[in-house]
Amino acid sequence: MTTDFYPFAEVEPKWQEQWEKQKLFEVTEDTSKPKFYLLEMFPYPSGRIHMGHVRNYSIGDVIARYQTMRGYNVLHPMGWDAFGLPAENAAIQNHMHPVQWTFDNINTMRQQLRGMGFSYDWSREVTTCNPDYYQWCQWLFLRFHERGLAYRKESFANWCEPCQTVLANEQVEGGCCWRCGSPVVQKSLEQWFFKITDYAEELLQDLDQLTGWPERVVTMQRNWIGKSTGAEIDFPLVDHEGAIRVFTTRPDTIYGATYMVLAPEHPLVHPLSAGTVQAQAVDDFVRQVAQMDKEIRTADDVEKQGVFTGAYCVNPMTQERIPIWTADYVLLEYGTGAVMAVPTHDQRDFEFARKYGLTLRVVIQPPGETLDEETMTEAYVEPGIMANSGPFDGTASVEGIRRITDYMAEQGVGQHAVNYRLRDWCISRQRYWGAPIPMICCDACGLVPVPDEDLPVLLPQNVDFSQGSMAVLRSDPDFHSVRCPQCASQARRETDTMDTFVDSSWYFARYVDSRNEDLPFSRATADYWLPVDHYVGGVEHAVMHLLYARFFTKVMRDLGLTQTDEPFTRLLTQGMVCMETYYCPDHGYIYPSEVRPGNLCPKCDRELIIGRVEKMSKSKNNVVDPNDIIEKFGADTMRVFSLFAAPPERDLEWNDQAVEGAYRFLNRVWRLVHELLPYLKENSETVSSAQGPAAELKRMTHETIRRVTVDIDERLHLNTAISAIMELVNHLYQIKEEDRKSCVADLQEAVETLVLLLSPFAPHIAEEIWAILGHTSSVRDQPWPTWDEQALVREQVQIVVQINGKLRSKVDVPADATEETVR
RNA sequence: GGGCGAGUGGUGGAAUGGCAGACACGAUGGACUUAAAAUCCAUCAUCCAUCAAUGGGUGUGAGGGUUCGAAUCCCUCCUCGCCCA
Repeated sequence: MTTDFYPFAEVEPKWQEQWEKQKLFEVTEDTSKPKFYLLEMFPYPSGRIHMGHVRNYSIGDVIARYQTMRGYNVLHPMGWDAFGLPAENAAIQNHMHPVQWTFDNINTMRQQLRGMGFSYDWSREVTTCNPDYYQWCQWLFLRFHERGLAYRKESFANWCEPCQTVLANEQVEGGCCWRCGSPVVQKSLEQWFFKITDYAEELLQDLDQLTGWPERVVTMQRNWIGKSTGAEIDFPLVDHEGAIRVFTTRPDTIYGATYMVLAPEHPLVHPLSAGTVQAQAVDDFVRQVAQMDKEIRTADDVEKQGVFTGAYCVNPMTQERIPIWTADYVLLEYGTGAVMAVPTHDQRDFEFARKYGLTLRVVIQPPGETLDEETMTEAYVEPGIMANSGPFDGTASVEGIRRITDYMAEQGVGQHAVNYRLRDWCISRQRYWGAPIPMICCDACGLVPVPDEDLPVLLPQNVDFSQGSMAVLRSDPDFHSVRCPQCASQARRETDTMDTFVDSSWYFARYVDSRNEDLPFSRATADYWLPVDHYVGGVEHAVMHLLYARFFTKVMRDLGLTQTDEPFTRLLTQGMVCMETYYCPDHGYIYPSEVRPGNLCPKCDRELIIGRVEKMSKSKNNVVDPNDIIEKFGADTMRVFSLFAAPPERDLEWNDQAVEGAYRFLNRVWRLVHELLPYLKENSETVSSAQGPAAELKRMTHETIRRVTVDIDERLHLNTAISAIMELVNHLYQIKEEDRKSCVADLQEAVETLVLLLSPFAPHIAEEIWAILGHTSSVRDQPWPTWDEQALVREQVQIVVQINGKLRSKVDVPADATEETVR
């Protein structure tokens, strides 16, 4: 075997086979050891592993291997988020069954992950499209249904036309589909929902427990849940039965509520306008708004539009008759879908009122100022003193919120209320490749749950995609035609499938007992392993997956399945893998390595537009396939580069040359060990020397242990952990050949420490060197080295003396000198 | 519009109140080689002085403040990114 280059092509597969043969990464509940559950977000089997996966899983593997060496019983599983649209689209395009497409991809990607040397317990592998997994999604659905947490209702839903399905609110980004980017429209449909709003308060409160989460993710969830306190107030209708209920955070401004606005989707819009001269105008307006993007409708800088419905209601405090309008800037999802408009103290109401000539009345005066409806140019939204408000005149508006609500409660027209922005989670998908919702619709009995003993409701395998995938389940009589479980009459099976985010909301719990055939998982295994101690994944899941998983955890706790309140104790959100982009107006995005000198297009010689450094993506043509790197430099190089180039939370900029640098570093380690081997082999009873190069080496070794340990354990700065190891290697190279003999004991310690510290980052080369050093057990079974504080102490410490910001002198003092002596 | 984060050499980044630029990439020069690759050595923030060793000034987006001392803490502003409206 060559000693010049690390022969990764032989070494890496050899150790991967060894580890697998010894079942090194398989774990069981072992109460003699503290447990550590490390999890990375499982991948969607899209075809091949990409750089984002490599980075995500390299970070996780360092932590898993480190914690193992620290003596923890580490659970580190892997699986597949295998239901989803791309499988169906591939099926339609390539006439390939989604099952085959998905499992082909899983097999490819599993091989790729093995080739990276990740320490997964594959015996616990979870594949969400397997009936042995999705039957438990169905089982959980039934438990949700029993508790009233799963219900069906007709409502306006976010509809994505290209994807031919509805989307949950969390899955709409900037008015567009999170997956395909097309604009989302509103469509009224019968849908299944999970009642996540029942847990809104707890989901909000428990954010305070998540001290191991990045602050910004917590903030995003807090914003998403969007709690606001205020009042619910009823405005009685004129010439109609009933009242319009509004939610407002500013009941103190109610005397200024001069008109009412309903969302165009509000159920009262049509009944109120019917028969009035406004009926036609309202119909046209509602139809027009249905095509509009919600983001645009509510944006600050867009002119608001609306029409009068022709109806009136009564302001319960002023007893005034006020007109009811419908306008695009009010959304059905927020509050009650109706707004009491106070144009003087709400900017959007102000603009709307000015545009349509509606009444304004100032009811809050700023301290020391008097506003006039005629001359004011914008709404006054700050607190102030109440005016034109009957008995409340002169009250501070902040105080008025409470007093006026108390008063309305006495009068029975309003009450204190809390509103959440969070809406119930729409989980129906009109697609084939997902877990069927286990419900049956019977004309006699209504909606009937599938009995537990009939689970799983299997997805039919022999299906025809020629009509597109929408129709697959609905047009399959074998699937949808069933007997009612209650009355045995002919009934229809639900043909919607579940949102794939349902599958990923509890997979971390299935790993603890993934072969259980009687339950999703046993209570005992869950109590041992849960919660996940450290979760690693992309920040793009900050409100979708991470919120749903928290919700499921709380419901599973209430079902008695677990005892944990929160699923993930510590969360690391890693940055994206990015690369430069080049764009030619005629030929689109050009792959960076094809760009000709002078930034010219390889096809037409035009000068290219140099884009930003952006996330690797096929559409930007700036993707590097990890396999190419592994073939050329090996998995260890791939791992070290992806960890060294940037700290985990930050975006990583791809750089081919820096990859070679990582490869060079591993070869330097390899050569170093071979060069020092003769000295290490002759090591017998030499004792550590107290001075000179040996002492310096010992100090350096222990300093490195300290730095690497702190960097992994506390700061998660894996890049600086690697640079500390590099410094130790550089130091070892600098020890003169004639000094080596006198350092033998410390050399031995330094080299072995080096290998142990390197092993979580580059496990294959570490394992090989460990064997070369004469050890027979895996480097991963060694205890993580600990540092000796004594060894860190320098004999001399340099004190810098600064006077008036200038460096005046440097003094060397003994390290044990007291502060007094130094002075 | 609001909230959060970021801004440091040619590049990725380090330093979170104590000698700014660790570590790496890249570049330049040198050693080795018939040659190249690989490897090794040296130099590289910037300006000024010096034959030179070296010495001195400036420098962390801009401006101000706190401090013996600020990339780091505070205030104002600019740019970029993300989230929410």
